Amino acid sequence: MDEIRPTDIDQKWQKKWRETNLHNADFLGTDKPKYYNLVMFPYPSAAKLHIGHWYNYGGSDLWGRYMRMKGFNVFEPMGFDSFGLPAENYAVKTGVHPMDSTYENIKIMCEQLSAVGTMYDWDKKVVTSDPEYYKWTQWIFLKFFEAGLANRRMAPVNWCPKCQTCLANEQVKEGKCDRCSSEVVKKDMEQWFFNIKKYAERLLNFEGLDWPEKTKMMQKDWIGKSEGVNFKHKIKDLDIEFEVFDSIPQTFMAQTFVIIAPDHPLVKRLVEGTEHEKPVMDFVKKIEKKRLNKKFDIDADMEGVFTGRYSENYMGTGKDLPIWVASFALMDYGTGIVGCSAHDERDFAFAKMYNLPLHPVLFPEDKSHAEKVKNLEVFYREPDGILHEPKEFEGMKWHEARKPIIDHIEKKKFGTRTINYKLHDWLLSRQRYWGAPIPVVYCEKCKADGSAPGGIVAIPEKDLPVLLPRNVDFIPRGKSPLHYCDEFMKTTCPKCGGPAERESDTMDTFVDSSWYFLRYLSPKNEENAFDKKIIKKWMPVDMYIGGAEHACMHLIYARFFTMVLHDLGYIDFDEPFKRLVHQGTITKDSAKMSKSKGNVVSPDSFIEKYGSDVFRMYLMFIGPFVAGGDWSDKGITGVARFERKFKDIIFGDDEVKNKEEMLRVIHKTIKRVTESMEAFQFNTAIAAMMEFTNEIGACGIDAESKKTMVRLIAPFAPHTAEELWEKLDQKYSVFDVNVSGGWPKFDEKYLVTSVLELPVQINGKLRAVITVPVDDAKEKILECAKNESNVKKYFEGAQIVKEIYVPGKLVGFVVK
RNA sequence: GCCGAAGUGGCGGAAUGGCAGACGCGCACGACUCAAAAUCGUGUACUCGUAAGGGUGUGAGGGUUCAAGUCCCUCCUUCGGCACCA
Repeated sequence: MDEIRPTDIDQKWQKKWRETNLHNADFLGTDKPKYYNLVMFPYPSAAKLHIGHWYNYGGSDLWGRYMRMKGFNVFEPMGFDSFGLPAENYAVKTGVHPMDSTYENIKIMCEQLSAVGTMYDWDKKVVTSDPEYYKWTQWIFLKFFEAGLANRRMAPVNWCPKCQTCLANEQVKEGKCDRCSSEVVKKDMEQWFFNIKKYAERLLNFEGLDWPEKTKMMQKDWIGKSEGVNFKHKIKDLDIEFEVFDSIPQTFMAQTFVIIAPDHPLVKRLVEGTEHEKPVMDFVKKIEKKRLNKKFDIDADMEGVFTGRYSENYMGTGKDLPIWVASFALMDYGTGIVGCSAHDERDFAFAKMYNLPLHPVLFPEDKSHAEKVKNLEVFYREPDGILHEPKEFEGMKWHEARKPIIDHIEKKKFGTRTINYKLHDWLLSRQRYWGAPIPVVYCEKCKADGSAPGGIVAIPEKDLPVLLPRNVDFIPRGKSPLHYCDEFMKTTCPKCGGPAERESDTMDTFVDSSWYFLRYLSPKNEENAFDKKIIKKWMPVDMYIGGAEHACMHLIYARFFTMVLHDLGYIDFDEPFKRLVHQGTITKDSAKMSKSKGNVVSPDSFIEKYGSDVFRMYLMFIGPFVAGGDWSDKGITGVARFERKFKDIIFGDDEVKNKEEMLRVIHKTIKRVTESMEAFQFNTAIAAMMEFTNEIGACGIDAESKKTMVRLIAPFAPHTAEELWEKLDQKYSVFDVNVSGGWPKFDEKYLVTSVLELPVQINGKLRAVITVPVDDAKEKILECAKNESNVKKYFEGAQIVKEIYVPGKLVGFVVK
């Protein structure tokens, strides 16, 4: 007999699905409720799909198929996040143009993806590097620009002086250039930002989102909201005022010195022309270099230098506070200047280090402990500490004093209530070729006559897209390849018609991926970025599956874009992803798979041997989808056996030996699989079907139940299910709910048995199991339990204190 | 350092406060076979016992409860995130 290869079955059905357009979503023409089942799209790599891809896409597809079987109109798209640095690096190395390598990779990847057997609607594919796509990325940029949410300002970049080029953070290795190993420096350049900080508060609201708590927590931490006070200071002998942020303003009277970030623009003005200029500016340079190394150790790297300046008459106390430059002060948090006190651990350590004054105002109740705090022997800050200053709040506890003290500070006009966020504005400029060009030009004439601030003139919508030129040189010779491409750079100003120069920066690829879920819904629309009518019906995304590594960047940016598009009136919802699930990781021998470790498991041989279904199912069986699990070459045989047994049952005779028992097994299985699915526990759903194969032999199965079981296994093993469905002489397709009836329903009435097995516990310990008729009364059951010989003996010489009966669950006695 | 999650057989893992170890791998024995593989059957936490039955057991230690893997407190370990955020 000729062996039928599993991959033949896979291909047969993949082909049929494609030919019959089974998975093409009908956006507007059906009454079925919609379900937008989204999985994070990949970067098109030349490498083969690995186990992680199969796990991610297989799990997402399993869910989509389940929802489809439940009667939803499921839309499951796939596309490519195809701009990015790797293709450009590859071009530098090999000379192969990103436009060629990227699309070649996409082609290969599409073929591989179809082997997974997912129900992607390939008609709706989006590729972010297609001009038809990035035209609208540019359009969105313009809308942000018009709304004042995109602007240009100076910001430091990593600069390699030898290569004369900007480096991405990943290209800086321990402060050195990845390519030539020369020291990287920070250099200020004009760059584009999205003002995401304006949305910080809204991004903290997760109301109505079914997201993992952990992800929400991570986003909260990332946004880093902190409430406090901005205190006013004035520099002695200079006509300069500044503010310092303090999130614990209760102890403001303890402030004895001020530190300023090395990269703060004020530093230079403080020391200009004084004896401190040289030591301070040398220090600033030293810290800048150190920070490039990124590994800042608070203990090892805490240092500072005195500026020679003072903050005058602090809060009217008559005291002047010395101003220092300190390595640990950050320019991009708060005001970049800090008021330091004895009640901040780092300030305390810094003061000790440089013998700066400290003045504690918060003390513990314990006398001897308080004495130590007073003598500066120990650092102290506890919520129940007692304040000694200011005198209006003497004796109050630290945590109780917060609000009244802030009121006091505002009344006295010492400072104002302020909120700070760790979240930075989104720097979207990339000095790179392989990205969407930022659609603006710089016009000297418009700058000079004041008609365009900064000379920035936006490209009109009708002239989009600003096409990425093909004819560029990838040999590194300084700036990004676009700089040297005259046909791109030299243009005319859309405003005045005079000569203008294009922006040569491209956009961060996170911009591309911040709205792709909208484009999937009308990928070929030439008039608009998205079709309002379809968007209204289909958004938000019902289920979004993807890696936890995107918890902060991508998932915050996509929410931000959605909020802005909502505020600009383009869409009527402001959260893109209603439900979010992160898949776990598949490990090998409990270690992450990586090329360097050499422990990568290649799917190929397993798919060849067992087919897509068994491979997919085994991955889902390893553990809960959100947890991942450990791959075992042998473990897959268990699922292969199950698949074979399942097929044998369906191919076998329709012979029922015990109908009641058969119905009980079938309905129990439907119930358990359904409940597992609803709990997103694919592993236990498969286990329930395995139990079915173990149990059904004893009672036999009829034709109707076979159909039920094929529908049940369909989301897990789609090719096998189609094959079996056909073998049962059913019409194509098992996934067409109108044909197959969709997801089976269970009926509790078949689950009821006539007798019940009840455990009997004495003092919480299991002593016997009794079998009783299911509708027996409590008294009768307790009586029956008491008469059990192994129970009886525990009553001898003892007294029954309590009798417990949990209906249907257990009988218990407490004896003394 | 801070925040979060998780610790269950030889292994992956199951268990709305109610029979711990479902399901699978592996292993042992048996059937089939000249033999092996495949397949099928039986068993499989540790421990005492021929057995019936008993004792111990979900990272460690306490607690709540008739009953705790599950709830509460302390600690340990592992993993993930943030890491000078004033």
